[in-house]
Amino acid sequence: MGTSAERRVERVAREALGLDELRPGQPEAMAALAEGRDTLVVMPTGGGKSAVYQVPALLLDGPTLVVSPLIALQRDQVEALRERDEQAVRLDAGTSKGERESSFESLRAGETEFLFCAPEQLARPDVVRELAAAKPSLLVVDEAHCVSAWGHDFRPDYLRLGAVADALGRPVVAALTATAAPPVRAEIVERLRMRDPLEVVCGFDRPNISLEVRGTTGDGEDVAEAVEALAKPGLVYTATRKRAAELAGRLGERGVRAAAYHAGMRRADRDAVQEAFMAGELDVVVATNAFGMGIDKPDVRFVVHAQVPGSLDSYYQEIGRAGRDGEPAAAVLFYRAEDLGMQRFFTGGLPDEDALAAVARALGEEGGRTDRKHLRERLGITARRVTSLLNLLEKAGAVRLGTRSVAAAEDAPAPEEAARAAREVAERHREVERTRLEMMRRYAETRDCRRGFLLGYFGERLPGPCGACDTCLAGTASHPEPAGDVRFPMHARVEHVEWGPGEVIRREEDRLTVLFHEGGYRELLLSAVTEEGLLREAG
DNA sequence: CGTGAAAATATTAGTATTTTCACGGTGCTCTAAT
Repeated sequence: MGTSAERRVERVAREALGLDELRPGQPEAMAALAEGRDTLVVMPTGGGKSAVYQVPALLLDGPTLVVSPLIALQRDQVEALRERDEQAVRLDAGTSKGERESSFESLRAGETEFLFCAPEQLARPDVVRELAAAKPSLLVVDEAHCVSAWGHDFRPDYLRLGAVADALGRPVVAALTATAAPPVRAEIVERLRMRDPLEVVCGFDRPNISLEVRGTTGDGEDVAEAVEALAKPGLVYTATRKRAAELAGRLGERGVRAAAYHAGMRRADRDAVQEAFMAGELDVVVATNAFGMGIDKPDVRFVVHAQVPGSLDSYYQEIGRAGRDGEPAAAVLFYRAEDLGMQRFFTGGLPDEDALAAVARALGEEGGRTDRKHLRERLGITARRVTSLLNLLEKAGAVRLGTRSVAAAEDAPAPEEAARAAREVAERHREVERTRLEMMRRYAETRDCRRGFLLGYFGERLPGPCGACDTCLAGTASHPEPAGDVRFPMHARVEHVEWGPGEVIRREEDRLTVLFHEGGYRELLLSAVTEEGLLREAG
């Protein structure tokens, strides 16, 4: 079965990695990469994402560069490769000059196949130069949803990876992630400048995870009581560090072996908590979203959210850490409308138009070409702020950015005009973020099948109510797709007078949810849509 | 946007209400002192 390329990757998987049987999606993705096609892979953790790039890496002539967000994840992967006698090295801020040089040398000589680093390393021109000289054949972006989730404000070097790929001479690009809704996938492809990419999306459904939403008073007592009663081990997510510490304490008082985990703790303490949890010495970790990436503990029996997260993307990512062994597990969300307020805060404020104009003006005064460091010093603002302002100006078409270089766009508008356009970009972005939060609210408040809702969000369809969520059990879940009306069915491509093109991702009796490419997720009443002629089916 | 602590004001003597204000998440990196 399969194409000849698929048979070839299957053979390499068997001989080099000892994999007798490939999982759904793997052969297809491996074959595409081995044949030089950019590929985006969305596959659950534990579904064999590492093998997806390791097999083509061995088939393609030239080293493989793996971009991974956390040093801890890089270490794990390097270790796993070395156990199989593959040559793998890592690069971070702590790597000595001598080590760096010998790594680059062995990479150029073809003695090392894999190099791991964080995107920040690739913002260094010297690193990019050395790597380009080694002529990498494959660029892997692991946890690729970080491009969209972190690139805009938190770790802006994620947005520069497309430029890095160009500077490296355009190796084949593999983007891997466990969770990405359609707009996130589109952004990954755009930002990494992937060319005609193949998208391999494996099923999102995790039927062994039951779904439930409960109301909460917000004082934490109800959460503690519920957690005490659940089968262990499990995870509890909170929106703040303070609440994580408080809830861990409360659970301790009830005799539950629990500990807090958040980024404000000392490194050693964080590591100790994670190790104790992995070793089964802790029953519950109460954490902020700092906990989880790279955690692959098969027997997690529940993931409780004491407060709503900011999007269904985050939510699904987090509950996906439950029940990896396939045994029953529970996802319980404690919901209170007030908690959405903090998430709205996290979606961020709008940039100062004066600051945007100042950046644009400074660039002009530098002769339309400079670098980030220069701008930062000239304007006396932090590196992060410069980057965030530049990113907006770039999206507004006023500047062009390399990894370090900054250039005015060819027909760049006047600074004030550029600033206004950039602010509009930020406003649109924030608006879309808010529609994502709105989807989180609607998930929590729906009376229909929650699994159907979740899968619809990720662009998939569940044929009927799942029977394993609270609304199904309570009997309020209806089939979200009425049979009779054929207008605007699930997945129909549509066009709205204001929001432009989009796709129907949810179809109810009297309303539609459409994901617009530019406007985010919107709920539309069918009656209004038809009477006013706001929406039409497109191609 | 919502919360909770602290300060200011109000009511009537040690406490009750209103107003103000700071704070809230994710990591790599680089630097300096040990």
